[in-house]
Amino acid sequence: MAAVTETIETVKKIFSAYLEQRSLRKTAERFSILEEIYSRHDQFEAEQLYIDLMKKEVNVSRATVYNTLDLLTTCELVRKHQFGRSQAQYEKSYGYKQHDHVICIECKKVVEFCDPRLQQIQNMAGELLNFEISHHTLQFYGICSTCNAKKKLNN
Amino acid sequence: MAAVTETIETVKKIFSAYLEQRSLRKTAERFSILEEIYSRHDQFEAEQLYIDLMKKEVNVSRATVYNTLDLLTTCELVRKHQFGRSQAQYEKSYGYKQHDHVICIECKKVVEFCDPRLQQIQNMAGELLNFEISHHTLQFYGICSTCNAKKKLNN
DNA sequence: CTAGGTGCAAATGCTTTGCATGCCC
DNA sequence: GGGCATGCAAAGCATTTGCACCTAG
Repeated sequence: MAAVTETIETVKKIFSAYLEQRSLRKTAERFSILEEIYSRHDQFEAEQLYIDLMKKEVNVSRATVYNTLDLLTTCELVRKHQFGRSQAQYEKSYGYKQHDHVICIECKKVVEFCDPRLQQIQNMAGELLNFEISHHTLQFYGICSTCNAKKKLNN
Repeated sequence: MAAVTETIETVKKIFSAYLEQRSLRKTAERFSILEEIYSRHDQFEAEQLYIDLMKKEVNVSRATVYNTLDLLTTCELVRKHQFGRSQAQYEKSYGYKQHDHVICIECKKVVEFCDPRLQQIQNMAGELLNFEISHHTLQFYGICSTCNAKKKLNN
């Protein structure tokens, strides 16, 4: 618990410094949203975040949620993913190691994994193509064991 | 030129077999769309495809374009990418080696590259997490040399 | 013949925007 | 106190859907 509180304090400071540096305002809304995100443990959608803030009687508008998510993405406290066609998925990123996703095309379940070799590929691609690469997203798509078992039953 | 014609004939056969197998109809519209896609050399958006078909006086509706793109994606003659937030990007995939993308976050330019090590990572992730992985998408984001040069000039 | 496909336009749903009000610096 | 931020509702925009008509099998 102490560790979580500590993390929240740290990210608030980071966000605060970022806002200052860009001469943006430190509004209560922005910090409420940041707090809500870092008290979560899952990936989430903008709309769900908005609903949960409403439930907690934190009054912010959808517009502010989207605006703040953008800011947080820019200062790398939040990562944004566009997996399927519909809503974007967000997740906190501070103190959370870089990882990638394996997604089940049947049940849409998302599992995280990590492979250090990707870093090498990233460095090489950057050098080769003369890009200053800052980040990547990698998704593997397939069928999870549960759905695979169900499929075999149906045949 | 002969090679291109040949490719078009081949993919038509593949699509035809796919439709047959799933008891779907072989309509003129579906083949017109397939033909247009394989006569292109670039990545494209659904809307652009629709506009270009209109220009060539191939009368199909947007609905049919989207429907057919879905079919072609399912039978793996087309790959669909969701890079940014907005429109999905499509590209033909037959006879076109698996590759990934490096995207400039400034000018949005997309460059292709390929690294065989990714296949190994894919295999490993699948084994580790008990997924039957069918495909992946990997994007690197960064700043291209052109934009980087511009940036330095402005400072 | 008939179920699936098409075209059209309207609907959907996520996200953004315009504008009046509020409040941080 | 000046201007950026917010809230609200309306607009945008890519994509999907409903429905009447059409056509491949």
